[in-house]
Amino acid sequence: MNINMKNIDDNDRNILKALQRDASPSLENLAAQLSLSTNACWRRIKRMEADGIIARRVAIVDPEAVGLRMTVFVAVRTSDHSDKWLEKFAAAASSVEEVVEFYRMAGEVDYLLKLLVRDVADYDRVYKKLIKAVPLSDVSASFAMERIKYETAVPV
Amino acid sequence: MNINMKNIDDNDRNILKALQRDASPSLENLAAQLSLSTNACWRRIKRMEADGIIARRVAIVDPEAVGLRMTVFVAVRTSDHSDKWLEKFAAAASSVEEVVEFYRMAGEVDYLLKLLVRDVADYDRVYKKLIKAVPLSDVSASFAMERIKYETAVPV
DNA sequence: AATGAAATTATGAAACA
DNA sequence: TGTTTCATAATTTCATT
Repeated sequence: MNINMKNIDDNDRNILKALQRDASPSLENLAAQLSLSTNACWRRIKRMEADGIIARRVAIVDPEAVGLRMTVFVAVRTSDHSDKWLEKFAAAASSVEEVVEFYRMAGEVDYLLKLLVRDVADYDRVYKKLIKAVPLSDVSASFAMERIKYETAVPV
Repeated sequence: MNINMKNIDDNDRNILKALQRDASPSLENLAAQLSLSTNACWRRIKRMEADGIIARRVAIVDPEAVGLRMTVFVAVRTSDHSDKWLEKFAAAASSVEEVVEFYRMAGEVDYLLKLLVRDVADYDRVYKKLIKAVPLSDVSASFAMERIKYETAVPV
């Protein structure tokens, strides 16, 4: 079992489900919905925040509404598997705000990046920014035509 | 230019940057930070909510903290490119809460799914649930070993 | 010790200048 | 557009079990 894993009960789970869907309703409303007292609910939320289960509260911006019409998945293969190289690559890629997700993978592909860009020209700009920071040889991009589902809620 | 795209100015952009990072501070705090009056700030936020730029406010749960240690990318190739098949597949995959993202792709792969699961056994369970709903022949899974960056904020 | 009711403080929403 | 007012919600305290 994961060292970071925290125990939560059904009430916690229900709170998380609700807050992951919509964090805007008042405590009173939320508590009433879940048949909890306002305070019980409040204390559970505070505990889960302290435990790092609830990492943060954010506003979700619709990418289309601000002209970000393209999601690109960039698969990177490298011959250099040293910690030093990864450190440099991780720092460079993470600092690029268009790189919204970044994973170290098992199997054929070594790293997978998810980019959010305006169009193909914008992708090219970000790509150049990336390879300028860290030389990359084996890079392949896959373009998403349509975002059918995007969910920040994790299954609890 | 995208039909859905809305015009925003620098103040809007600053508000979005801040709220995407952390939506918990009070209006007063946020406004002070950006050298705006509380009300100007409030009105801008309300407008952006009405325009669909700010889609919603949510709590972000740390997947590790609830035992979801594995991100899996599932690439699907299909021979059936009819609307009817896509409709069925989209409905089935979207209804699975472990499928957190789902894209229609250009190129070799037809669809890309991002799954959040506990472990390999859990992946197998979700995979079976998926192919039970819609028969899939050409499926390949890539496992993420480490999540280096995960950002809900889009570049504005 | 844990829980819920109630008082207090802070914040959001609206009217108005 | 900024200032003031009012309503609502978050937080703390306290009594009860």
